[in-house]
Amino acid sequence: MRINKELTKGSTAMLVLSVISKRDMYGYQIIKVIGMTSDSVFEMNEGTLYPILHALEADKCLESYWCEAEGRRRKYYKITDKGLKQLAEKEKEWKEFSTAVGKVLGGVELVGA
Amino acid sequence: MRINKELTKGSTAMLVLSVISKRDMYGYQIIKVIGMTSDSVFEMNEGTLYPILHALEADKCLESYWCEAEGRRRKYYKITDKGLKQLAEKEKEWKEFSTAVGKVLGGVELVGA
DNA sequence: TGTTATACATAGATTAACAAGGCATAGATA
DNA sequence: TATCTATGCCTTGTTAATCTATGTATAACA
Repeated sequence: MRINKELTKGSTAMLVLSVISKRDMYGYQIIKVIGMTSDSVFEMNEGTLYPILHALEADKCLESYWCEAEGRRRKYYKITDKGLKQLAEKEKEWKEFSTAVGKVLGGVELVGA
Repeated sequence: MRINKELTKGSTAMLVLSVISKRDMYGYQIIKVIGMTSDSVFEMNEGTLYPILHALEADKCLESYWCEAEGRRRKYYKITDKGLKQLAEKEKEWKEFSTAVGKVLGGVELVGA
């Protein structure tokens, strides 16, 4: 990560759920997409992502299926209804958290969709 | 904490530096002030705060002095120049981080001072 | 042929925060 | 008087998210 990695704790699973909710994705791709959409602020390690994917699947928030393309085996993940609920909850928590940080720092506020 | 405590990792020291930068404070008071200004989103444990204060002091970001008032011994902390720099850096990091989360989630933006 | 990018995975180390405990005093309540 | 709550400091051991390091394998490229 380009920034203090400790800040990211607790938010990574939300980011993963969020990008998968937009379309099915495989692990390696998730790292690239999150890296690009965050302007390289998030540069996830594989050792961080794969355990998260496995845990989310074990928790029935994700389902997986294998695809073969361009001579490569890829394990795609698809979000479940439970995963969507989890995502909504985590996003709500994130807003509450970031708003509270803003209040303590003084004056910073979170707006928008 | 009222929210997922993992989210708070990495931001606690910034919050502590921030409130002390406004005026000198003692530990117990810091917990109360952060709790109130965050609308009870942050309910810090003493076991969390005191080690942070000791570490920030060892790192020359804070200085301490004892006061006696209302029959109580209180250890006040005062921010140093190095602490102010640290705070500014952490606030910058926080903005970068929360903005990046917003980008990945899609559409959420951080504004304000 | 060696290197880089892609693509999966796991084991062990690190570390921030927490839970739980200790010590002590003031004030309120029973 | 005794007990409880709030105040005020502190430390030890645990938990868990993430990282580092490593392993495997294939494709593309120099």
